[in-house]
Amino acid sequence: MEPIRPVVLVSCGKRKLDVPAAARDLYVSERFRQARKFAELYGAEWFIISAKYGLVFPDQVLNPYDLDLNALPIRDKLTWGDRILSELSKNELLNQHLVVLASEVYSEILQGVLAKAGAVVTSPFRDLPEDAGVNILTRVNGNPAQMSHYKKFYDLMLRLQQMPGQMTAFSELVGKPLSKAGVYFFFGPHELTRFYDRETLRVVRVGTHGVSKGSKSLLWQRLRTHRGNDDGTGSHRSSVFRLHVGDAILAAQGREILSWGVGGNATRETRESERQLETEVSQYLRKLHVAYLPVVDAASADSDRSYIEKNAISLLTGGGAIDVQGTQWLGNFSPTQQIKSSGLWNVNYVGDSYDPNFLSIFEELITRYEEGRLSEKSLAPQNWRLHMQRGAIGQQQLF
DNA sequence: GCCGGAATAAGTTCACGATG
DNA sequence: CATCGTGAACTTATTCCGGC
Repeated sequence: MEPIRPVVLVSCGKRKLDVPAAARDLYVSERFRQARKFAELYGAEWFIISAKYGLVFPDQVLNPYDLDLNALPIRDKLTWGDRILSELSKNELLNQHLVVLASEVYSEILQGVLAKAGAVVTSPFRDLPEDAGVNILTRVNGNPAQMSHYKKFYDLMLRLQQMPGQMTAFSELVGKPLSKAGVYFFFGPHELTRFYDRETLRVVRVGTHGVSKGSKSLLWQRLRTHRGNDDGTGSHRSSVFRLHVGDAILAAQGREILSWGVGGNATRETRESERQLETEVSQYLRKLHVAYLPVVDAASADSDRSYIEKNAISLLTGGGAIDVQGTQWLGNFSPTQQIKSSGLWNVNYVGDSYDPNFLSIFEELITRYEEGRLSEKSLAPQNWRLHMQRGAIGQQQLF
């Protein structure tokens, strides 16, 4: 099923042709051209929002002009917002999903009036440096296939999240209702998808367990090591997730703990000196929300758990990765390059290529979960591990 | 340059003792 | 007995590095 296409609103640009032209051609900045390409690729229809002419159809011929919304007094900006609103309303666009590709001033004013009108708005560039937008668009425009896989992935994720016991705060998660084995997904805090149809929490970590032959480890055991102890402490030496979060907290605050992450074990005194940070790590983690996909095939390196984990990470981070973390995201401070550039608290499989067919297996596993018929038979292609490419693409850095 | 073993990195698994 | 806390082993892939 093809996701519903949004209506895209692109803000005008300063640089223009010096002759009258169709609005789609009048603006010549790279930002505008990439936004136009995005709108034509992914939008149902699109419009230009001009400081001077308001809502403009792409083929409407305009004379060159020089008017920047930024330069106007606040009263005029608000008037402009109301004008766009009434024009959107006149064209019956307010009940559509609107994607706003605009610089800060434009999108702030629009957000304000549109929210009041109850419209569904996505602003992919919210909470990003001003110049990041064009890079993101270039990347996303270069990969229409990945965009559709990304949307499919989050469609399925929403289905998974509907199931009872899903998306609880990590602090509230208890062992009982969990399946014995599966793939887990962490979300938040305050991290949202940028290009999905709805305002959906963004995946920030994918992990699993039971990926070596004969393993008897349980999903809950694995999650518990990440969550830490009941007294608020924990052990980052047993949980790479905790290790990374701790590293980022240290870096963000310019602190240093020389023993952090060093060695597979530590003396009582060392652990005591790390206690404060472990507590902070737990506080951070407990605010995250968790979804898990039950996958109960036999433990092995090429189990379906590993297949789903690898391909989910690679889809979200490889090549023309679609999503981008906000500037407030703690992982931006991570000393680990893969985390900083991918927006995921993951290192393995980051930036690799993925097998789009994994989405149908992901879907089948969700269907089985919904229908209460988990199977111990693996669904992933035989020898998928042998065929997978590693490190093929690598995500470009945006900021 | 390139082969192969050692070291390292990333992540998971597990054994064992305490606790309740 | 189930859960919790801890320390360490294990698995897999990658990087390093000396010898040819």
